[in-house]
Amino acid sequence: MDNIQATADGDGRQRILAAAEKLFSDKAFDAVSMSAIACAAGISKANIYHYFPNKDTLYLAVLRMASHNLRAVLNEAVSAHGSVMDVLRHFAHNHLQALLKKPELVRLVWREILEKGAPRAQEFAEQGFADMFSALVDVLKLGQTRGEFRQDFDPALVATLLLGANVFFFQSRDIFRHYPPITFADDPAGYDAGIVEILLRGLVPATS
Amino acid sequence: MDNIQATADGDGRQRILAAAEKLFSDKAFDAVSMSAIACAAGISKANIYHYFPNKDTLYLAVLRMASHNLRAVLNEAVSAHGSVMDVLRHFAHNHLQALLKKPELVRLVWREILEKGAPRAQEFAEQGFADMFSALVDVLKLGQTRGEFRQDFDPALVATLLLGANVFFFQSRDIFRHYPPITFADDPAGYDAGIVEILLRGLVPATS
DNA sequence: CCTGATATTGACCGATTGGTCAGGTGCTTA
DNA sequence: TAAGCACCTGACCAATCGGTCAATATCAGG
Repeated sequence: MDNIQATADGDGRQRILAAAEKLFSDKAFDAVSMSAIACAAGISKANIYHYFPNKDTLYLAVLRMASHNLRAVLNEAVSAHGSVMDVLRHFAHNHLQALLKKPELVRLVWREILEKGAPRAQEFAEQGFADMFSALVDVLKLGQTRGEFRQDFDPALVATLLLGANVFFFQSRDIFRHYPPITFADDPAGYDAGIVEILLRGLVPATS
Repeated sequence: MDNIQATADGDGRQRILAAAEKLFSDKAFDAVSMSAIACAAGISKANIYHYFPNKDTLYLAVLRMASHNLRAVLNEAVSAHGSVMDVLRHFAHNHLQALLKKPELVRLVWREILEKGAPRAQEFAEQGFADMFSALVDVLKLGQTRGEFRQDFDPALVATLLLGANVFFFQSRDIFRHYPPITFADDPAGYDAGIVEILLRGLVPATS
């Protein structure tokens, strides 16, 4: 049963998917050739077509897998214990860590979201969104019913703010890095600690 | 001097740039062919090479122009009058409106920012960032020195939060639109009105 | 040992890619 | 009128693209 070569069932397919994922996360669809994928996977180009009927299908499979894995990683970020404020802090931290942990997956899925006109598989990309969102909104609603938060804000809006802050950080941290006034480019933990604190307390001193 | 045909100086060049901008904002670099650009511009492919030595140079010119125009549009968003809080509200609103007004430019420049490995012209893309950022940070600092804002937060962090919220909204509003809990997908004004209010007041009731 | 199915390959296909080139406009200046 | 020049073109090029195909390895079960 054990082969000397690690040729577990579906090994070829997996090799192709892994190579394609790497390449597609670095460059756009048209910038990645089947030859390049084959080369990266260490097989012949023709062999790819034994597993996938065409390039689009392969890309879709990669996107599907990436989306699934990303969801799994991100969903770990949502876990509740302690006060709602603590849950929020915890979430902000873990969510950003999850993004930074699998940057290829994030770039891959996000590029698909941004693509206009050709919605190759937005369904997959959008799923992660819905998960994150509903989980986060639930937390915020809980904070409101418990009286820890004010009642007069839209939970979905705050969720957008938090998610957006992390995604924006992820996308822009290379720019942040050579922009002097920003000190938190390489300190994601400090970044969303600050973010959450501002969200909780607000900018205006409590002198009402 | 006047020709019947509107052949003002640089007309051909401008036609090419316009067509290329449109195409490059819809699809990635490799997905746009020189033939397509020529066709869209209503000229022959060979003629493009009379104005631009190669595809990369053309793309760079497009990016340069787009970045410049985008900066111009965005900089209009920064104008100060009234209280610092009002300036902040004004900025959030106008910044998002500017993004939505020229979506092709934003997509073009932002795609370049996200591109890994091949930083074709991040310099241009990053310029807009620096402008926005310093202007916004200055406003926030003013709020702090005037005592309208608390002293214990990092202005750059709040600027990131605000900019990020708008960019995130811009990028994700197609997804928002078919996600029920979100009601502000088609109401950008309401969106950043809410955003700013949360930033100012915070989530936690002032009961200290 | 044979057989059939799964993997895998190099050679090949038509189409398209970015880019070149020789030549043809039409206007300006001498 | 002739020369010069910016503009513009169709035809062409080698290279690469996604994809096909016939010919092989490889290996399990009979």
